Amino acid sequence: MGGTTVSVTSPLTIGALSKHTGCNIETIRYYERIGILPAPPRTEGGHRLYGRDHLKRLFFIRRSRELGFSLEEVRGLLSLVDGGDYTCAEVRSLTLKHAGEVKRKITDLRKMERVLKDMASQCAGGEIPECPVIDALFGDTH
Amino acid sequence: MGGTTVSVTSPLTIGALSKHTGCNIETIRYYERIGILPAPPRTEGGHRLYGRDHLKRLFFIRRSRELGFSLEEVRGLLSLVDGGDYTCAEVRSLTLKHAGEVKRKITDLRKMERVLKDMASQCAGGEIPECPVIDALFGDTH
DNA sequence: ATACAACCTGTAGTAACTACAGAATCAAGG
DNA sequence: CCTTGATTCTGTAGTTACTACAGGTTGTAT
Repeated sequence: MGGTTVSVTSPLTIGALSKHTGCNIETIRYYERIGILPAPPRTEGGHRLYGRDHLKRLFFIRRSRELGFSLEEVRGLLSLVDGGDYTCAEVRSLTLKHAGEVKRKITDLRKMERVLKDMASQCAGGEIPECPVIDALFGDTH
Repeated sequence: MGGTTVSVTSPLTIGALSKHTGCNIETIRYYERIGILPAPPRTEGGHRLYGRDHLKRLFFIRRSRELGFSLEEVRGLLSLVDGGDYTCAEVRSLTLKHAGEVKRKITDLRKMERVLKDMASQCAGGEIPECPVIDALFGDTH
């Protein structure tokens, strides 16, 4: 599950890229179509050939999506990295805004992790836990 | 931005629920339609009236969605809580599976947080950072 | 009584995939 | 070389999770 091969020797076919990233083939082509993953070079016959940069970028996109960022947010993060035409102040404010959001997500995930673990350990004793879980998690007192 | 009112005195109209949770009205009705949020009682005229339990549940659903869980996953988590017809072993394995995923997400978010903060602080000095960010974040060495 | 906001039930549109269909290409074995 | 089966190609249509009307009804504040 993930990161099996130690080092990837370019170039990768779309199928290989799919296996390495866990992102399915049609999604990869979709990302190209909407311009979030650059179009790679092709073989004579028209098959796509990806390099290490594509691999990294796709990893980043997938992870970000799994963490609840929208494609537009991912696009924003990537354009920071790509050195879009931002002023320093803009970069700073954008990164801080995202960092704040990330921090909030971490906090929420920690709460969720704790409750899940408690549930599992209560359950380990053979009892089905009677859990006021949602209260503990995200009651309006939060 | 969240948690403004100290304590909510039931019942809430759909508009009030929307404001409290940040979830928009059509989404709330959508959740009812797909059966993830129970149908509330109504006024004579047919307007929905929500209680504290709905508020908590909706909070939970929204947070989970923002953290990248699918509605089906949320449904699964909720049915654990609702005391669906699970055996103890099933509850344990499901919660542990989710806990593992949560842990992974936290790890990834921490990486992202660190890089974003580094970027912002580099930038504070007046320089636009030259960042090999993706490498640091999710290079295939991960 | 009369506005006028908030709510109702539809239906249709958007974002982010996902799954074909039917044709072309590539890689391995004979 | 030639075949054969897996992989990829383009294009279109379906799915999930919302989001945005349209046109009508209800709630409430003067």
